Amino acid sequence: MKHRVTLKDIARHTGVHVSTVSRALDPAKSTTISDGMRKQITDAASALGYRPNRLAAGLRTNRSMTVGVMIPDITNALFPPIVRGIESVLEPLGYASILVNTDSEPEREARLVEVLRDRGVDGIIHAAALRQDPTIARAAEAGMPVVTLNRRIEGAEIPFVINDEDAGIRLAVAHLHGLGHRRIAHVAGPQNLSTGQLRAEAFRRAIRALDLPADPRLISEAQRFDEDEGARAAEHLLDTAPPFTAMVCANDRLALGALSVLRARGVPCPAEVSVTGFNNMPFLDRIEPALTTISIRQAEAGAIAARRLIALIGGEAPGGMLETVLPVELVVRGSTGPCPTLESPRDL
Amino acid sequence: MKHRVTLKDIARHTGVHVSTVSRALDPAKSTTISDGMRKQITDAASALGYRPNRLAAGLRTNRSMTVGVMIPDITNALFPPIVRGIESVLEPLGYASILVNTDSEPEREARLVEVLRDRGVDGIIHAAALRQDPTIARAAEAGMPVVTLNRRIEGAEIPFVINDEDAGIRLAVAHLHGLGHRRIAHVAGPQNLSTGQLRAEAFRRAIRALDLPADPRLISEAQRFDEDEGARAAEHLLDTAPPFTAMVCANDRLALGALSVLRARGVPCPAEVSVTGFNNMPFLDRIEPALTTISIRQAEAGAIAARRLIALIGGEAPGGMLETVLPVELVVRGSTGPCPTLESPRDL
DNA sequence: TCTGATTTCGCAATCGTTTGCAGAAACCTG
DNA sequence: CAGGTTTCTGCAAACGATTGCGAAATCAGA
Repeated sequence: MKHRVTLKDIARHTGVHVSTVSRALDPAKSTTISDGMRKQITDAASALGYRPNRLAAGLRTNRSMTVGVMIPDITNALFPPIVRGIESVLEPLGYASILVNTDSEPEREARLVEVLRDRGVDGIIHAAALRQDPTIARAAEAGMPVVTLNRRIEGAEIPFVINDEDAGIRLAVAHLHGLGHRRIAHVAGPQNLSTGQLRAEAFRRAIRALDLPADPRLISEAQRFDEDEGARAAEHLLDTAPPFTAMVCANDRLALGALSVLRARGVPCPAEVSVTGFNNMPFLDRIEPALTTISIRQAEAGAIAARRLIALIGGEAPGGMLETVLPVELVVRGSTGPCPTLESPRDL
Repeated sequence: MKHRVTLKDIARHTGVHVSTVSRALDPAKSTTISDGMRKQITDAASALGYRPNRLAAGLRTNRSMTVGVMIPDITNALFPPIVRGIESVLEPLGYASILVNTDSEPEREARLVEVLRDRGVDGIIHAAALRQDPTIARAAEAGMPVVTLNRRIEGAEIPFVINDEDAGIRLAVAHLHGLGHRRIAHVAGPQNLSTGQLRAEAFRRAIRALDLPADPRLISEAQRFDEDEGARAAEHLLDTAPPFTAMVCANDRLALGALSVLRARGVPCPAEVSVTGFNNMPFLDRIEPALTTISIRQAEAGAIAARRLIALIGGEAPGGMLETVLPVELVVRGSTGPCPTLESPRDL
C-alpha cells in the first residue's frame, strides 16, 4: 500500500508551505494566491496525483460532504427510484450518501440516526414511513439539517416533499364513479404509516364529496403493505361488507393481494369487481388483469428532497418553503371497467 | 447547534487526561485501565451522552469503518436484495456503506472509485457488470480490499462471489429437453457484460452436451438487458432462425420482451413456443403466462461478499478462498410446456 | 527614499482521536 | 529494604486538512 500523497508532499515538492498549497487548491480561496504560484502548485498536485483526504478536511471544517439517506427498505420497489433521484443531485455536488434501512422499527431508526451523526453527516433525508418517530424530529431540533419524504412532521420546521395522496385517491374514486360504480370499497393500508392513513382519509373525503354510501364496513384495514394483508383485507370485505363493485386499494401490493382473492373466488375482474392500486410499481402492466393505479414521481421526489437539503446545509432557513406536493397521475389499465348492471349484482 | 461532547469534555469532568478516557472507552485497550477508573469514566461518558467522532478516529487510525458499494443501478430489481444482504452483515459490525451507481459506464466508475478512496473507505464491494473495467483491479492492486459480485477479475487476486450461471442455463435447457424440446433458441445478453457472456457460453455447452442442433442462427444477441432488446432479439429469431420450439433467455427482462413479441405475433406460449428467463425477479409469477426462470440467491451473495470483505480488511490474504459459487434453482411456471407435436410445427 | 497600502505567503493552532513512550506508584521477591 | 516488575496514567505527537493572524515582499505615490 503506497503512501497517499498529501498537501505536505506537494509543499515539499514545490518548496512552499502547506497552507499555501491548501489555499492554491481551493477554488474559493485562490484569489489570495498569485497566478504563478497557483499554477505551479496545481501542476505539482496533478503530477503527483493528489487527492484530498475528505476525512481530514471534514474534521477541520465540520463538513463531511456526506448525507444520510434513511429508507424503510430498499427492497421495496418504491424506494430505488427515490434513491437514484437523490443521488442524481447529490453526487454532482460532491456529496456521498450513506444508505440505511430502518425496517420501520423505531428503535432501529433511532440507532441509525446516531450512527449517521457519529459519521458526521451534513444532513439527513428521511423517507419516512411511520407517522410518529420522534428521533428524527429531535435530530432536526439539535441542528441537523433534515428533509423528509412522504411525511410532514408536526411542530418541527422540517421541509418535506410528499405526493398528492389526496388527489390520487380522488382520481381513482372519480374514475370508478365515472364508470358507473357507486358502492366502492377501500382496502386501507396500516394506519400507523402516514401513507396508509392519508389515503384512507382521502378515500372518505372522496366518497363524501360524491355523495356515495360511506359505510364503514366498506373499509378494511391491512396491517402491512403486502400481498398477504391485501388478500386478507379483501377477503374480509367480501365476507362481511355489503355488496360493492369496486375496490380502491391503498397501494399496489394490497391490490395484488386483492386480485388474487378475486381470482381464487372466481369473481371476475373487472367484470364484477374493479380494482385500483397506488404507486404504479414496475410490471403492473404485465399482470392479468393489468392494474389501474396512480403513478407517483419517485425520482423527482428524491431529487427535490436532495435540493432542499442542500439549501438547508447551505444555511438557508427551513421556514421559507416547507412543503412540496408532487402531482400524481391516474394510469388506467385493465383492472377497472364499467360497473356491472344492477340486475346481476355480485353474489355475496 | 449544541457543542458535541468529546473526549476532552469527559476528561475535564473526571479530572483525568484525555488519553486515559480514550483507553477506558476502548474495549480492547481497557485492560490497561483500572476498574475503578474505567467505571468512573464510562459513567461520565454515558451521563454526558458521549458519542465518538468517527471522522477523527478514522483520520488517526486510517480506518473509516465505511465500505463502498458499487452497483450498476439500484433501480434494477436485481440489486436491492444484494444491497440488503451486504448491509445485514456490515451494519451489525459497525460499518456503514456508501452506495454508488455506476450505470456501467467505465469513466463514471473510475471517478466513483476515486470518490470512495477520497472518503477513505476501508474496502469496496463491486457488483460488477462489465467484463472488463481495469479501474477496480487497479484499486485492488493499490492495496484497497475489494470483493466483486458476479464477476471474476483475471490476474488480480480479488475474491469474487458468483452464481452458478452454467448450472442455471443447464437446468433450463435440461428442463426443456425433458419436455421434449429439441430445437432450442437462445436470446443472449450483451456480450460485454459478464453474465451475458457466461450464460451464452453455458447455453452452447448445454446444447452440445445433449447433442442438440447447435445452429448459430438459433442465438440472437441483445444489446442491453431490457425488454425492448429482448423483443428485438426474439423478433430476429422468429424472422431468421430455423424453426424452434423454445427460447432460453439470458435474463427475465429479455424473456418479458420475448413474451410480448410472441403475443403480438399470435404465437401461443407455451403451446407453440416455451420461454425461460433468469434471475427470478419479483412478480414474475403474476404475469401471463407466469415465467419459468432460474432463481438466484441475491441476498446471500451480498452477505457472503460482505463477509469476505471484512476478512480482507482484517488483513487476511485474499489467496485463500477466492471463489464462491452460489447454487441456483429452476422455478417451473407456466411459460414452459411440452414440445408441440412435430406434425404441427410453428409456421415460419 | 520613505510611508502606507496591498498583495502573497508562512506560522501555528485546531478539529477529535489514537498510541508510543515514559514516569509514577504500587506490588513483589529475595 | 533494595531492586525489579507490574500496573496505571499522563504527555505529546501524530493523522491531513483549514484558517486567523501576522510578517515579508511588492508596489504606488509623494
